[in-house]
Amino acid sequence: MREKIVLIDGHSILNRAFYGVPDLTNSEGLHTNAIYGFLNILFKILDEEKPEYLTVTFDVHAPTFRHEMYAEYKGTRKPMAEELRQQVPVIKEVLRAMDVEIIEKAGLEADDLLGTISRICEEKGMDVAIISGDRDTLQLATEHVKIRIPKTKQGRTEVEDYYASDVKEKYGVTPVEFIDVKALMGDASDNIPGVPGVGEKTATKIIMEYGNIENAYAHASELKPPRASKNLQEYWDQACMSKTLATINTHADIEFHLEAAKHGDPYTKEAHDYFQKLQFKNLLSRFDVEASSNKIESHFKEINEKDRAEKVFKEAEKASTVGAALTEDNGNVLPLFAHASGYGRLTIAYGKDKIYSIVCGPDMEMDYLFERLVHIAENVQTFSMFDLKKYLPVVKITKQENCFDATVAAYLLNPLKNDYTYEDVAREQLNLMIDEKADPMTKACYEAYTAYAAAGSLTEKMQAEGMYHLFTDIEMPLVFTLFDMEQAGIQVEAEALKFYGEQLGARIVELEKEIYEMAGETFNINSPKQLGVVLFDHMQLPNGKKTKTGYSTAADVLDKLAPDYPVVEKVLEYRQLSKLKSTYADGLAVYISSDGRIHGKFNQTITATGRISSTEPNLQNIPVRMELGRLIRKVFVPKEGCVFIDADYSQIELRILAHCSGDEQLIQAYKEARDIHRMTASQVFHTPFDEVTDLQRRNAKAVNFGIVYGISSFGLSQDLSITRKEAAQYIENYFETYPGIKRFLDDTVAHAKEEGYVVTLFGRRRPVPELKSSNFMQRNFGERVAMNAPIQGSAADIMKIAMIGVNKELKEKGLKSKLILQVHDELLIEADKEELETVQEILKRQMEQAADLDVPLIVDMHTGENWYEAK
DNA sequence: CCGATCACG
DNA sequence: ACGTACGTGATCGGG
Repeated sequence: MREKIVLIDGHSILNRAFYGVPDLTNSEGLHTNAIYGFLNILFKILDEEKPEYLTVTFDVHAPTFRHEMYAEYKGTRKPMAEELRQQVPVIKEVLRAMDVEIIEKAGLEADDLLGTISRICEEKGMDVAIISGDRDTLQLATEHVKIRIPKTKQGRTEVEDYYASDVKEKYGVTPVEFIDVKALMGDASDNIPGVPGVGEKTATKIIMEYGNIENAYAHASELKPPRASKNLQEYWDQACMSKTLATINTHADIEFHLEAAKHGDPYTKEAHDYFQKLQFKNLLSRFDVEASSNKIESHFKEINEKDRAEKVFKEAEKASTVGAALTEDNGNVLPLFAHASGYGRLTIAYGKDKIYSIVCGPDMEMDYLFERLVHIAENVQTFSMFDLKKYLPVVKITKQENCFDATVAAYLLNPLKNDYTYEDVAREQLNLMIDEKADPMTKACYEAYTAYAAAGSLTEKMQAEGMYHLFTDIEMPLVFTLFDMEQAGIQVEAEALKFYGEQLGARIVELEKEIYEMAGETFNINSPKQLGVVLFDHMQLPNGKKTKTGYSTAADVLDKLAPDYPVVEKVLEYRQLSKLKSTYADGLAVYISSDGRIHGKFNQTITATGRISSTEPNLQNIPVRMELGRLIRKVFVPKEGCVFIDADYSQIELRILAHCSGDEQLIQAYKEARDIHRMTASQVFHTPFDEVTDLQRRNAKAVNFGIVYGISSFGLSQDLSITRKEAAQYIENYFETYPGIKRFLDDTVAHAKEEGYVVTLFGRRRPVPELKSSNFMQRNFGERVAMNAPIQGSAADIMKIAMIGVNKELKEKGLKSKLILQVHDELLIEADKEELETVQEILKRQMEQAADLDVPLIVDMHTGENWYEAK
């Protein structure tokens, strides 16, 4: 059997991966997409070829290199994108860690390295596979040298293979002739001029007939298109030079030692560490899982007998830290005695060799196991679980101080992730790989063990980053507050909701008819695509913006057309009504439980800024701005004997901005309870306070909002329908009025650029990796995020403190009233009528005293028989 | 499963 | 010249 070597064109593949794989960054903000794509291709090739030898070549004439596939320019070279450049040294380090030989030699093209090594190996009687994204390498194909060109097609990599015969088949010429074709046609991206007037078609035809340019030149007078004939003679020197440029040197002066390229086991400890750091979860699974985790797995024990379980419980109660996992048992063990909740197995860990998975059974029902778990939780120092709130309905812990939610901790350390699985935490904190295909018991043991073992390092990291108080004093108590709110739910009048939906439905049918009539055809009005075609093609309305997929039919576009085209007005009304019906009337109805209430979820680990999010259903976006939508709030009612109290912070974000920036003007204004928007208008538009018009005040309000969002003249101009220039002038005037704010925002961005993150008043961090981007737009986005996150995040912190305080005081005083909703700056309480005044006082005090700022925090409160009235 | 749209703060 | 406001979630249509 012939031995085989795989030769990889490093820069070419890295480049291809960079453009083929969507942008990825690890939590340190390092771009990793090219490295990831490169390694995927590498592993795919290794799996297929199983070669004895492997070498990766890099050419070293940074900052540019010759074969840049995606350079869409002529002559000049675009410098390598920063996001790609930073990945080059990393991939080299990763390859070295994998014991892969790298060959690079200053002044030599990667092609010349590949060509030379390929020739040497073929002469030794080996098979060669060259992996490159560059078709120039096709000239190297022979009977034993295969050129492999990876293509990314919809996320999947497919590889095109070329032996000499395949080149001939596809291009009509042999690999050697391929050089001459290129000499004639030229290549802009390689600075090969070629012969003017000769393109791919002509060049191929000439070479197919004459074999090379020399022979073609000898028969120049016979060449078919007269233009080619004339130009080949006229530009003969240029053709010869092109051929030299196009020819890969297979006798370059390099040292190549086959033994050094010997391909061994790439799954080294060092490589594992790199993959970990780069957060390549999928690729990590290629490493030998057994080796790293066998030790721990050997301590996993399943328990089915009550006396053994009892021993474990007794021992666990005395431990300082206990991790636990509650799981449904999807194995074939025994789901027979599973609880109504679905749980059938309790797994606890309190040491490296103390990991027990207890299965419920006839003499150990889940309810009993839950009780024992509560007892443990309340007797140890630290009781750790992932997503604790989820289990509180069955694990009825009252002593909150011991609890540690590892999901929440992981979220605080990096709030940008989509999820916080125990697998991720195990990998990041404990260097542990978990086999995806493991059985339910093994997984449960890992989950419990990770909860146990990661609590320490998560705590250390939170302390190191100044977030431990945020965790213990705000986030952990909040877990229980949110749980109480979910349990409480909110009562909804199903009948009224249904009626509301029917009213909407009737009007929608009418509108549908009218629109079809005006359009002269029927179509799906809910399809932006179809709507765009009908309005802008068939009806010839003047079209403005476009989206990637067609015409934009967004509300701001249609708004401009509505005055002139009645059909557009109908469409807008239709849109509004169908949104109300589908999302709110019909959408909410399915969430009403048998107790007549909706128990939505409040999520604590979703947002990048620290806000809470609401799902299933989203109760934080119930209509309020438009009257018709606002009416929905009438179906949200307090239970018998109760009223709603709705309390919202007045301009909390602007107040935080005043506090953080220390701007004297703004602070003074808030202390004197002035009308901030009016005052801003007066200053920005140079108008006496009492003469500010409504329009001026509205505009100033928009500027204030813009400041909080991380202002840009474009954004403001869009919002106010004014020119960018005018918007820029507003902003300039604003910053002149409030110099402290300008300074604060600049400092915040500078800090973010320096440190890579911004911080809220209570220590919450948000990383801003976009600031390192070479992309203008991304960087701008990063700057706005840096300005907004501390403000939005601090407001979230303060509201969380208030919620915990309100909930706690209501419970401690034995009141029946309950906190039931949070809408970012607003709390809704279902208050017992007897307790109304007490609760109002508690609510106002807890909210206004939640933080001690340089400006007062003011709360507006309303009561009502439903949410519509209370708001 | 993604993009467009639109509801909220 | 670039192409944008910050943060969410649900629904729909269309691949």
